[in-house]
Amino acid sequence: MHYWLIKSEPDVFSIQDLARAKGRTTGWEGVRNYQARNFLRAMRSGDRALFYHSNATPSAVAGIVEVVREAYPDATAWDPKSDYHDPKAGPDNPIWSRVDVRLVEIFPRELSLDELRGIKALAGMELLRRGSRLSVQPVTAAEFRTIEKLAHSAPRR
DNA sequence: GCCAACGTTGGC
DNA sequence: GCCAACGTTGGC
Repeated sequence: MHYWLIKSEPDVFSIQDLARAKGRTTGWEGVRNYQARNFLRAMRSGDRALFYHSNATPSAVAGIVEVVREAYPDATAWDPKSDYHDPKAGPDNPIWSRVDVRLVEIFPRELSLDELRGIKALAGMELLRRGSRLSVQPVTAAEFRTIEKLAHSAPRR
């Protein structure tokens, strides 16, 4: 079992949108970065991912999802009407992949970037690196557990 | 293969 | 809205 973090702008697709989706499941489409795509392809069914709200107020980890379908072609890439259209992609040359994820839980409280930066055990997280833009990234089991525990405990003061 | 120009991400 | 950081493109 591996752990991941996936980013979404809540204005585009939030964890609340996922809670309302059919089967609380969605195709994680629109990833257009090779490194992020390769991480998508490395995901296995049952893997868990932190759901991160980027470009939010505040940006924060909002909950947990589970991979329920491993990588398959992202058909939005060859849909000219899609925001994620890539003219180089086609059914015979998909280029981009998506996975399906199902909501596991929305945290009782969000963990803002600011709060996460204050946690020693998370000092090495990719998310907290200056200039980090990767929209799909691996997370260690220890980091994942630290965040899960933090989300279920009272805020520090 | 180098690298400048350009586009995008995402915190603030 | 600003802008730093980063990825991609394309001329050479």
